[in-house]
Amino acid sequence: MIFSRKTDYGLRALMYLAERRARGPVTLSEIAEKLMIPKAFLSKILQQLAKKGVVRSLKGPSGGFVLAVEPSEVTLQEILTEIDGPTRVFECFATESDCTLYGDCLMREVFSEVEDQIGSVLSRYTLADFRYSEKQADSTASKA
Amino acid sequence: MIFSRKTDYGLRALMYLAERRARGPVTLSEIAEKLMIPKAFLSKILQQLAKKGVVRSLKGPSGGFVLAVEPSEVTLQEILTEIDGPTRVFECFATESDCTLYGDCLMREVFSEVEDQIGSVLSRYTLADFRYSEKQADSTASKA
DNA sequence: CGAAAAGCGGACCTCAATGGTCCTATTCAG
DNA sequence: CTGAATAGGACCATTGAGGTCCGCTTTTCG
Repeated sequence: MIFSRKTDYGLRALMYLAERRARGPVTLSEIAEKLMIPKAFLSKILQQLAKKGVVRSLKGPSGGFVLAVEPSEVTLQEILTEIDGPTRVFECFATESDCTLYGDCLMREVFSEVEDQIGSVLSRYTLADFRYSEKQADSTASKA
Repeated sequence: MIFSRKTDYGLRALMYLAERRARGPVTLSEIAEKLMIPKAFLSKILQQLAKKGVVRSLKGPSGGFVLAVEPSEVTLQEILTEIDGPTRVFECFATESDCTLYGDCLMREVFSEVEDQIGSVLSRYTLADFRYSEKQADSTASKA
């Protein structure tokens, strides 16, 4: 699996924040509840994203999290990298710089090609392409 | 990490077998030793590949493993799939068939696009593209 | 036939990463 | 000051990868 549950959570949280960016900070509790993500865990993820500057966090009463970037300006590629680190496709298990087993090892070439392809797909999408919308019949969220 | 050490081992073993296909079965011990792979572990991998028909195994004295396919006819894609199972990029952590959180979830689309791209790169290479060749000065392998 | 040389395959072990919890500190509005 | 909020460090549990062990079966050869 390339992308972890953490990534899923983080991405969903960002979608949620993107949707209500205009309305000031959203509390951790609200996000966690709405998206059914363990609160303490989500907290870690958002802290991480805050350090990277993707969200901004406000302490104190009426605090919470706000998206710090334009949804259309942050790509999936960037988000995923910020949450999970760079997508490593293959770790050469021989010695990194010079493997003794193969004369000329095509592996690295192939796998970097794979990485490029992944990157190019993920770079074509931005957060703006993924809109959070509730499906439930009740309108707890009361869309604008 | 998409591809495991197991994949690496398996691929290397296949390269090795491809190189000496003409010379009858190669024992597990020889492969393990030459490629510096834990013997018991390699055994599992080759057993698995034998079940899939990629190699053939012969029991008894003068037994061993032989490549059962034409190197140029088996793609990296096939090999990797046979060793590690299909490359799953993303597991949707909402309910599989219909996720309640997103109105229309682009995720699946994006990630299947990613999977397709990976597959298309890996399908362009066959085992024949990856030749095993010893780098050591001694010529134990004595190329044909 | 029987011993030795091979692979077969199930049970088991170990370790690190993932996913997750908890508690205390800090910050800030009212 | 107090309560509502995030920050962040320590900690815990489960899982899967990587790997080992050992007894069993098959096969060759003397």
